[in-house]
Amino acid sequence: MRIRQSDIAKIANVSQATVSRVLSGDERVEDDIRQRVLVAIETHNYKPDVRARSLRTLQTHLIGLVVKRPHGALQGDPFYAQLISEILESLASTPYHLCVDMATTDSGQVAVYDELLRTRRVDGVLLVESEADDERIVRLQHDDFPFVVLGKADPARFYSVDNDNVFAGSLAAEHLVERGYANILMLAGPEAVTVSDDRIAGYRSVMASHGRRAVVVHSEFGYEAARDAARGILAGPSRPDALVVLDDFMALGAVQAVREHGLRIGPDVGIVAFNDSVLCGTVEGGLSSVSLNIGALVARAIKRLLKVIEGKPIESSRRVEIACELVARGSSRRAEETGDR
Amino acid sequence: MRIRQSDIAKIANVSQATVSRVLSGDERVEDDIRQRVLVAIETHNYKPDVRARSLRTLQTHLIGLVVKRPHGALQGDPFYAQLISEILESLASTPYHLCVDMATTDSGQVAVYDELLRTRRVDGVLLVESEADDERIVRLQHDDFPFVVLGKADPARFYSVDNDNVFAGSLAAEHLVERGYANILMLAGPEAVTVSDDRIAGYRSVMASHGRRAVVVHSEFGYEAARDAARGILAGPSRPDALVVLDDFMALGAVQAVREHGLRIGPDVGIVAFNDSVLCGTVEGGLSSVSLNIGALVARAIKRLLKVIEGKPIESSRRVEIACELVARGSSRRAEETGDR
DNA sequence: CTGAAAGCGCTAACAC
DNA sequence: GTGTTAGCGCTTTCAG
Repeated sequence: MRIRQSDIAKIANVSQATVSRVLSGDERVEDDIRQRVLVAIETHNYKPDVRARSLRTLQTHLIGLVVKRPHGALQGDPFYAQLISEILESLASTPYHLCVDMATTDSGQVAVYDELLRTRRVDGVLLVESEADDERIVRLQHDDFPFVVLGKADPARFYSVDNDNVFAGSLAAEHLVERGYANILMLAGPEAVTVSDDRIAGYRSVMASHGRRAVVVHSEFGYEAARDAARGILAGPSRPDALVVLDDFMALGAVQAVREHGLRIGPDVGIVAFNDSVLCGTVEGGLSSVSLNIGALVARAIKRLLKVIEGKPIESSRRVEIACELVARGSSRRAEETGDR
Repeated sequence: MRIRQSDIAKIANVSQATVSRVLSGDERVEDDIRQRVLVAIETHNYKPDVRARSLRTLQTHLIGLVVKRPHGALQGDPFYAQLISEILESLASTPYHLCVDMATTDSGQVAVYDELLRTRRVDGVLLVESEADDERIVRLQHDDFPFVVLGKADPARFYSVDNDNVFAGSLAAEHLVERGYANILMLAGPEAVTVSDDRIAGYRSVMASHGRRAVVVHSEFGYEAARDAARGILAGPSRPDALVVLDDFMALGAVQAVREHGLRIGPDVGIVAFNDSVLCGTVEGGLSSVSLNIGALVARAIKRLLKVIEGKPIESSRRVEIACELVARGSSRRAEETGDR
């Protein structure tokens, strides 16, 4: 379009091939010629056309991320913002760029994948929130397209980076038990969502090991749904004195409901959530949360994906687990004393 | 790579050109031949290679967004999440995709633009938070690359979509005056940030017209910086009874500081912020906020950008203004009565 | 060490 | 209407 490699070649009085060699850092180019070419490139601010290049090299240096949430749900949930932020950060030191697409429906999602992958628009994709039997995975696998799952996936067949969410759930529950809460309820996500189910399992096992009764309430994702669910829980007959909430954003809803009931967060109702996002700091006294180390998670996933794309050997097993840890704040403090901050 | 147009042509027993015609919806192809081709495409799940296509058509169907914020600042700020979400939504009905890149430094940003544009990776870009003398604009202008500014820009020279932030500032201030607050302070962003300065101007003009004293405190962006600044303000000699805060996220910090001082949001200290993000619902009683109609803003900007890219004529003037409106909630209610919710 | 030439997969101008 | 052909701008053999 603008200035091409052949123009540079003409200017530097060399062949186009030589310009290409200089660009690719080929050793066997005489120094003075290299200099001539470099100068021409510099003065004309020439950059190779990635389209033409990728047609040859079969690489677009673009990786895809498809956001599933329906219609605008990306907005409030800090998870995706953090995810994208971390991906960009990981990608910054590489020649890769991020292509984000949204699919509101399940079928739309498959369509987006087709458009993204079969058209060779991207070199690989990062799958998020994938369910085990996900149709997308079948497709990707069938085309043997490079992908890495961020979340749970068959450890024998797919590359994935994940947390141990059962353990995460148990961390949260155990913490509340230790802090002396007696009646611990779990406010979970919709049924049959893997992350939610795993954390429920962790919660249940802790309850069982302490001879406590486990109570799980399901709610849709999001602030308002969680707030409404929490209202119902607090208005119910056997009001719990502590909640394990599926994520920080939902926990804000629970916090709101607790306050509406004239109860104090911490002393009256303990709360532990997950993700350890910036929202945790916005709750008075702080919201205790299980950190999933999303930064490390994403960094690892990107690293793997690039390896898969570039056909490099992958060390270790297909599934990689990132450790999670509890970050205790005021929301799980029963005593009135001012604590650490 | 996988299956090509020529393969389909062979299978359907036609020339490659015919396949291309069918794909592009060319009318003058016999129905039976079209059917044969369509079947072949369908059964082999053929999709044209966008790289080769874009090499010919000079279109990548990719639009770029470069996020400026330094290192991980994307995370907590709902603005970018909302922005990206809205962009994806606007793009969903078009053949365009979004390519997001991050630049932590100013020089890095220019480099990212070079990589994005001169390499023809994207068809156009959306500029956010641009300062008037931005080096990026000069570059883009010089290469006459398609771009639309989301924010303030020289209305005579560049396409832009913006709010009237002076007006937005005055809306917030006027509202607090009407609600009966006496001592209204503005907690603004860093100095020399256009959005902040404009809102300050609006605030000042309202204060002046009511014969009030205007007091502006600058703070860095983000929850914690705002909280700390608010702490200082509240601990100071002449404690204000109302705050205009630059954005919702910063307002959360102010809310926290107010509560730490044992004061009530609304009755004791009124707060109005900007953006009307989901965070507003997470404050007890609700956070009053000036909505910038980011959805409309982005939709309009994308529409323009696509027009510029496709060389279509732009109706109206280069600068388009999106109306903003105040959304009143509990944080600016002095009376104790339960209000609308 | 450098140049000439082939071709990545597609579109579009030009023939028939 | 359909086929043939010439590139889009680049990388990469293959000669020399």
